[in-house]
Amino acid sequence: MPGRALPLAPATEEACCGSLASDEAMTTADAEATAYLLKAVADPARLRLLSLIRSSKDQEACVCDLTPAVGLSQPTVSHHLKVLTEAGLLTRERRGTWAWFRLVPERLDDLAAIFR
Amino acid sequence: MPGRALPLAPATEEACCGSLASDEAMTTADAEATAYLLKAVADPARLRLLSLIRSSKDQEACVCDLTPAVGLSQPTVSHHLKVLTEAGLLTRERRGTWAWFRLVPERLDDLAAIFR
DNA sequence: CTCCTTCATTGACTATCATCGATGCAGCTC
DNA sequence: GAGCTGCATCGATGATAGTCAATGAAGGAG
Repeated sequence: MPGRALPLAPATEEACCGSLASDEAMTTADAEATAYLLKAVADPARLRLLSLIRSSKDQEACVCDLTPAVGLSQPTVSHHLKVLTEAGLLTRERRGTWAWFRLVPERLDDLAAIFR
Repeated sequence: MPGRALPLAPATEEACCGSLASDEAMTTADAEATAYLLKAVADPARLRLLSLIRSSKDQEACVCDLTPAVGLSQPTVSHHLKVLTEAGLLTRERRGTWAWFRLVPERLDDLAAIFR
């Protein structure tokens, strides 16, 4: 409808602005929650960690496996795993000396569902 | 397999490390490209912009519509729209005085496909 | 041409984040 | 107990990113 009426148009037809069905859109809270989840995976190192765990035997891996595979220092890998775990994408289990990480498929489904 | 054998175990059974099928995992280049796309949408303001455009009439909107809807300054909105456009998620078309933005459905499909 | 409107760009500031070295803690072996 | 290994936490640093005010560029009206 724009391209013809002017910003001065008083009544009948609108120019451009105002044609937004903002009620159907995302709320601010929804956007922040979704962005929090997306930020967790919007990093090359964390994507590789998820991929490595997914392609591992029994779908699980420990830090001693992952650290050399991603080529980062052990504290950095531990940090990334913490971010992923806090986002609900991984579970952490101490088994003896090692910490094992597994994927949470339901949370990955949440990610896939964001963009339908 | 861990929890029983030791790091010293020489032959038959492995302790922990080394059970990674790293060949099936994501490459570094893939991870960076995917992270670039995800970073574009890992922001509350940009998620709201996408949502607003999607729920708009004819699936398109101009900055003058979006700016008051997201509650940010006009330069900030323009910046976010540029990021989304450079990521291939939006197209920009100048029509007279206004700039109209539309979604790129194929690119949204790419996002959904990341997590299967 | 002049004024106004819409949008993009610039520059600056702040906050957040990825990374690493050093350190601390827990579990295992001897 | 002492010593070692795997992992988490801390502190610091350099880079990146979100935000805005100010400015500039492009199009339309009169």
